[in-house]
This record gives sequence, C-alpha cells and structure tokens, in this order.
Amino acid sequence: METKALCLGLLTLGDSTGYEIKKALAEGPLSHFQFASFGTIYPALNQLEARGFVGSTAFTQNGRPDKKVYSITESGRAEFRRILKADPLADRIRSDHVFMLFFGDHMDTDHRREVRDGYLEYYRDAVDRLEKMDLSKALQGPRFAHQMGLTIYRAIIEFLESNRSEWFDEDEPESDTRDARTGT
Amino acid sequence: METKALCLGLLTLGDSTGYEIKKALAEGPLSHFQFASFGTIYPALNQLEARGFVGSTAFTQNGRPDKKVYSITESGRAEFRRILKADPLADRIRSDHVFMLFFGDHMDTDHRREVRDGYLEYYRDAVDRLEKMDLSKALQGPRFAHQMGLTIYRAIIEFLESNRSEWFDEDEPESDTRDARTGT
DNA sequence: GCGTCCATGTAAATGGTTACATGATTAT
DNA sequence: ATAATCATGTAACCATTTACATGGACGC
Repeated sequence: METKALCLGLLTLGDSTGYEIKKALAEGPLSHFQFASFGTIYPALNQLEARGFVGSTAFTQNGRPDKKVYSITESGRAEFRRILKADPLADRIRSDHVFMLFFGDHMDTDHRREVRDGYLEYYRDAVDRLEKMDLSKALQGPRFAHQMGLTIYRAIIEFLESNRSEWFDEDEPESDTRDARTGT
Repeated sequence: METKALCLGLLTLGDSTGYEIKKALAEGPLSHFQFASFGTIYPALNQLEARGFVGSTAFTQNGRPDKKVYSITESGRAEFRRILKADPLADRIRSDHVFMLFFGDHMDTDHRREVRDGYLEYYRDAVDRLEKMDLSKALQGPRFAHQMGLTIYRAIIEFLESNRSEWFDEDEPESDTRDARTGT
C-alpha cells in the first residue's frame, strides 16, 4: 500500500497524529506529488501499528478531541529503509485538463480558453503556495521536492502563457484581420 | 469511471479495437497523462456498449485472433460532449522518485545519485519518444498535449542536470547511519 | 527454441474516495 | 450566525492492478 509507506516516511521526521500527517501532506512540499485522505491514513496507521512498525500514545485534551500520537519503532525504520531500496515506479501524471484539451477540437474556442485559463490559475496558485512555504528548517530532501515542484509548475505556466495561438485566442488580434499582407 | 471516458474519447477519433486503444494510449501523445490496462479497457468497452454509447462488429481473421471493432454512436458522442463540459479535476502527479528523494536524507550519496540518474534516464527516454512521434496528421488537441509533455519533461531534465549539488555529486565521508549494535 | 506481436477476456486482490458519525472551540 | 480547525474512525462503493487463460504467426 502506498499510504503506509507515506505515513512511515513522515513518521521518520518526527512523531505525529493521523490528522497532522494529512496536513503535512496537503500543505508541505510533497503535496503535489502524493496525496492521501483520512479514509486511507487512519486504516494505514492501524495496520502499521498491528505490524509493530509504529507505536501510539493516546492524549486526552480539554476542548479538543482526544488524539493518538504515533511514533516509529526501530523495526519501522528498518521497514522504511527497505522501502527506499526498492526500484521506484514510473511517474504518473494524471491530468484531466490535458485530457480535455487533447479532445479540444470538439470544443469551441471559448470553452478551450476557459479550460486553459482554469489550468493556468490552478498552477499559478500552486506556485504561490510553494513560494510562501518556509523551508528554512527543512532538510535537503524536502528542499529538493520543493524546487522540483516550482520548476515543473513554472514551466507549465510559461508554456500555457506563450501558447497564445488562434486555437485559444482567435478573437484577440481583431485590429487588422482584413488586408494584412495578402490584401484579402 | 475514468477509463470509459478515455475509450469514448478515442473512439471519437475513429473506430478501434480494445487492443488498439491500449496501444494508442501507450504510444500516443496522451501516454504520459493517462494510462489504462486491458483489465480496465475491455470491461469499460463492454459497459459502454451495454449503455448504447458504442456499437461493435466482430471480425474473424486468419492467422490472427478474432477482433471486435468498436465505433461510437450518436448517443455516445452526446455523452462525450457532456463529459467535456464537466469541471476538470485537479492534476495529480504521483512520483515515486520525488517521494524517495524527499526522504533522501536517509540515503547515502551514491543511492541518491542512483535514484536521480534513473529519474533523468526515465525522462530522457520520454523526450526521445515524444520527439520521434509523427504528428503531421494530428489535430490541434493532440499537438497541444504533445507540446505540453515535451515542455514538462525538458524542464525536469534541465532541473535534474543543473542541480549538481554536493547532496548528489560529492563523495562526502559523512555517514550518520551507523549501526547501533555494532557501533560502526 | 524463444520472445514478441496480435487479440479478448475474467477473477481475485488491492487501493482509494466519499459520505457518514460525533462535537467542542475559535475566528470572521 | 457560520465556517473552519481540531480529531478519529467506519462502511459502502468505485477503480485499478495483476495474474491467469488461450493460441497462431513471425522474426532471430
């Protein structure tokens, strides 16, 4: 299971609850390369505990729900080292936007532009979030993932911005459509 | 289901068998943004036929297995138009390589470099494949996806090549992963 | 003789999403 | 008032992977 490896890995960086793991994944530099929902995290942590890879301590809080803080065990660290030794699988980029634009010849120009603009906005937000991140206390690994994310997203934005063809922006150059060079 | 939309979409470009859909996905410009295996394609096509979105004709071949050529129906085209109108989901980049390098501080320099080099090779191959693709007869949509792929992969390659830090390319005698039992 | 291409499909297992259930606190 | 944050978990459903089953043609 993917999620188990993720949880184990994050626990190598320090003790944490399921809730915090979710947050770290959603807000940290790994957020754009991995994802997990509560529905997978909590069962994953339970399974990791059953196998002895993590231990947990329950805390009763006032005004807050109880929480269970997990910490990785020695056998958990060994397991994670084993995971890191495996051959990495091929990356998988699953893009609904590119899927749609692949079939964009079935759309009208307005709709294509709409999809492209939404795509641009999505990646501009992603870059904003990454730029605001504080990595002053981070290790080299998280920094690498952060830079990688910025690189990819900036490339996508630049591509989408420079790709102002008639396919997307047909009605823009309306200054001199007739009688340009050919005299039509 | 994702795969049903994929199959429908590809059938708008012309009649095809399940086998050919798999090939088109694996070798075409969409190959890096979507994926489907036989185990999902064949059931998807059967379901699409049951709903009247596609029709099929069986062909008996000599020296080859029989094949079933699917073609999209009018109601299938309408269904695909409906699919294209939906809001696109957020992209999902799932990278084992970045996951590993995120936790690269647990690795030694050799291992990190190994993972990085494998990553580089993977994307160099991807660019090679995209560059060899013949899109002279392709519509704008497939061209867009093709360019998008090239842009992203070239950015990744450039980043990995320029990122020659001591984290990857210096043999530091530093080793903080001593074995606790032996004390080495 | 061995691997790859053609070609379709099923079944078991795994992995993941979504909605549900609960409920006090704090910020807008 | 209303939403968000904190906090854990279950259950029903959906999607996907992997292995299996079958088998001739063709190149090396």
